[in-house]
Amino acid sequence: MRLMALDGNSIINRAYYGVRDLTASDGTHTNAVYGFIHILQKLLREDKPDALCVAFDLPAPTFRHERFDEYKAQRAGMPDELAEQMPIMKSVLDAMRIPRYELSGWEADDIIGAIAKRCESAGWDCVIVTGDRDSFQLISGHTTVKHVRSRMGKTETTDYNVSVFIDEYGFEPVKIIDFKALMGDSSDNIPGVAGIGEKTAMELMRRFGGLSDVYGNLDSPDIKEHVRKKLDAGRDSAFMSYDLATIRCDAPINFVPEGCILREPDNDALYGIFQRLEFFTLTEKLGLSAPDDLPWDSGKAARRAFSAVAVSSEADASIMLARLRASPCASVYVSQALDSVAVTDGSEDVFVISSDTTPRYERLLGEIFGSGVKKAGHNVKDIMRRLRARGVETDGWLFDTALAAYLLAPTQSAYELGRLTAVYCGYTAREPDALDEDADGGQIDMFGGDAGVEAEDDKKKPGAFAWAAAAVRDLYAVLPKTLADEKLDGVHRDIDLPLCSVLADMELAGFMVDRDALSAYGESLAGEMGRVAEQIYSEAGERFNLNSPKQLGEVLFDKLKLPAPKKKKTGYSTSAEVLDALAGKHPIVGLVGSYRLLSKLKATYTDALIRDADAHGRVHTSFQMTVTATGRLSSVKPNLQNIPVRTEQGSQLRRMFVAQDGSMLVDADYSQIELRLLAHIAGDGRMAEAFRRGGDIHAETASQIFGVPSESVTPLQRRRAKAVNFGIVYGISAFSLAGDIGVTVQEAQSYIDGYLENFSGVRAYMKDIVERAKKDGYVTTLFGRKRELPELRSSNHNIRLFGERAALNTPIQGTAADIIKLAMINVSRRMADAGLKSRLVLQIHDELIAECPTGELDAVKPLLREEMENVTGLSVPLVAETRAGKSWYDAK
DNA sequence: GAGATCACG
DNA sequence: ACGTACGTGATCTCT
Repeated sequence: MRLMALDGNSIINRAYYGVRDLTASDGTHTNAVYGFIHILQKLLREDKPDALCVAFDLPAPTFRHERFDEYKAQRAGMPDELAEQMPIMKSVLDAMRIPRYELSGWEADDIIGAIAKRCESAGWDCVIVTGDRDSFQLISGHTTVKHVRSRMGKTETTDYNVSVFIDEYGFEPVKIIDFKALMGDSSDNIPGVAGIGEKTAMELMRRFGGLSDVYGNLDSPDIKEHVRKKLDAGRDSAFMSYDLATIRCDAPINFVPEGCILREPDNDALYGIFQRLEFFTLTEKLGLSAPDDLPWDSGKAARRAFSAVAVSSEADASIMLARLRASPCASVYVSQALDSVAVTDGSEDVFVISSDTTPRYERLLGEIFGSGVKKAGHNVKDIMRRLRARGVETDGWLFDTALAAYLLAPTQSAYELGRLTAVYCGYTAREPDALDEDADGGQIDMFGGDAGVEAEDDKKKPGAFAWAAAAVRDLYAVLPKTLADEKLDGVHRDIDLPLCSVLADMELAGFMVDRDALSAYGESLAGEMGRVAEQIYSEAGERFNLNSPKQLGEVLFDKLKLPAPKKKKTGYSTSAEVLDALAGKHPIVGLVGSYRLLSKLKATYTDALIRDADAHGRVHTSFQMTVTATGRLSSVKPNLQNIPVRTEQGSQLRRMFVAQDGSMLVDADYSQIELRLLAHIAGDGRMAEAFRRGGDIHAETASQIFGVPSESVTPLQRRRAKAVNFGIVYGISAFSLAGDIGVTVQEAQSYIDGYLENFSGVRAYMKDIVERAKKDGYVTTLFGRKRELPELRSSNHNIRLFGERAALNTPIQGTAADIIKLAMINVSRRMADAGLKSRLVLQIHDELIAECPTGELDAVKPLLREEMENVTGLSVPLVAETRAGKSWYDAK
């Protein structure tokens, strides 16, 4: 039998520093708790212990002000954001029915020492899990240590038993006490011997074996004079350190290993805590369900009741329509398969119409959605796409609860109805995810895969969707005000909501591809891949899976003995960066690079696009409106925003994105929109002037940085200046810039300094925006879109720096996103007003592509350019360039 | 399901 | 001393 004993303080510390900042909507920090549970799950999954418990430090209370001192001592040196998570963590463990051990005046180490000893005498094995190295002294035949490190969300562990330990340290585990007595440990306040560090201590241990042996042989000629002096002076400190470093194993705990045998968690308690912490994914992963005695909510919720009313006659339908028309805002839910709609006028009645049981269902859809009924929905763009696909036009949309929730907190991972009611209305729907929309409005879990019987039941029950409409209704009662309070109502009303219709049209239109050309290209890629692979195998002298970085690494670095770059984690890195560095060392390197390029093109593009094209050869992407932190769109299934362009072989693909017969593609893209926005937002006169002159901005930048006239800027200087320009927008560091353009860090720093000296407005902006973000806790775009930046308050240096870069970049990237969204709305409206058949088919952040009947080209090209350039007035001109062609390649 | 890799702005 | 540019999505391998 095997028991796992966790050092709670150590693990939660690792979790806190290893997981990016997470907060629940009420501001409670949750990253440490999340990370701890993550580590715990990983341990249980991979190590499968029979029993588990956690030990925590608990300092001795003093006589007066007992509670206060205890609190203070517990969080000594602990950031507030971590301290506030300690009691939550403990309640989570209690709800998981995992025993906790803590004892006044004892450290977790000592408690674990006692646990390990008692396991040994009970004949159990004990695995100590900790992020510190103190516990190594407890390693024995029955006790091992699992050392945990957690970095940016991923957890790595190393197991130490006696032989692994001796391999690494060269002495017995228990001797680590002697080792620490010599070298000390600042994190544990063990002084050691002044002037003796790790190297010397290790040397002494290997030579003499232990602390008393060192001091018994101070005269030995093996000890150099200066070391002897330090040892002599530090004698008392050494022996005191020995005591400090020794883990006591006699803590009077009430422990038997059998008491820690794993049990099922307390579903109701854990569910409640996870809801409060907004750990929705974890709730699902652990299979937790809403408590039985609380059918719909936690009871204290501001939730309103609802009752499902089946619409099964013409009379029912008339009553419903009259009620909906009279309502200032109805709330709707449309099932994925479009065979059922739930709608409420805002009262407790939720009308449910179904293609099976409601007479004249099709016509009723038109009445509800296309006859001026004012309404709110969740993911309006998807609803529009579904309905339009069936010929039902919609109008009267006042509000999108998903978009609103996104605008309020754009870094959330999902905006499902069940989560939103939990966050904004304080109640939990029974099936938070059962009705969540897929990005493309495709099938959802309920109807596919493993949802099984329940899904079938729900599908039969007409009222099964009613709660979703009620959830939209309850959210609509709260979110508009919240949105207005945050001054986000304008972005919702003027940008994101009107964009829904434009995007729905674009998704439905799709982008035509030439399937025959794609197939032919795919085959030529396959042929070339085969030839390159054969050459690689012959160079390597063996056949292996070229797609496996692991196997490739072994061939390159073990077999062919190419110099392995220092990068090492789970093996060798074989990234393009590494291959570039090895170019010329062996013919295989270049071949591997080519193979990578070819296989990426084939797998990700040719094969996938052929698969995704519909019967007319059109590919329908889905634009996601609630994914990015900055307000950009994203494109999925397939992603049409990352079609290759940078390499010649890749850009061949763009020849296969075409216009249908009789039409042309018009590609319109903003020139340098982010740099122009930087000039405007930062109010940098010199940069704005450069843009007004209409010169080559990278060349002008180079001229400033390198102090040469702009006509004599070399191509290399221009390239470097361009990298600096990008870097500035991203929140530059000399290190990264150096890596990017291949110069020394010093050199890169001098470019940055030169840049900031010349563009002092930018320098001031970089400083101001970070200060303002720190004060306000958020940044905004010119149009009011907002991003909270809790990272700026992190006690972790790296997380804070990340927050600063995001503070700098988000207003720029986000404003650019706002601008092109507005342009899309205006373009679409003008095309419709002019009665044109032309239509937008794709957006790629700063680029729009329209498909135009040939006869409309002369109208559409200027239309696009004008609408894009005149979205808004700035201190610099916005410039868009258009070009027409039969294929995307020709139009760009 | 996570990690490595690589495609885009 | 430490880690290293902003924002995304798809495919493949391997656990």
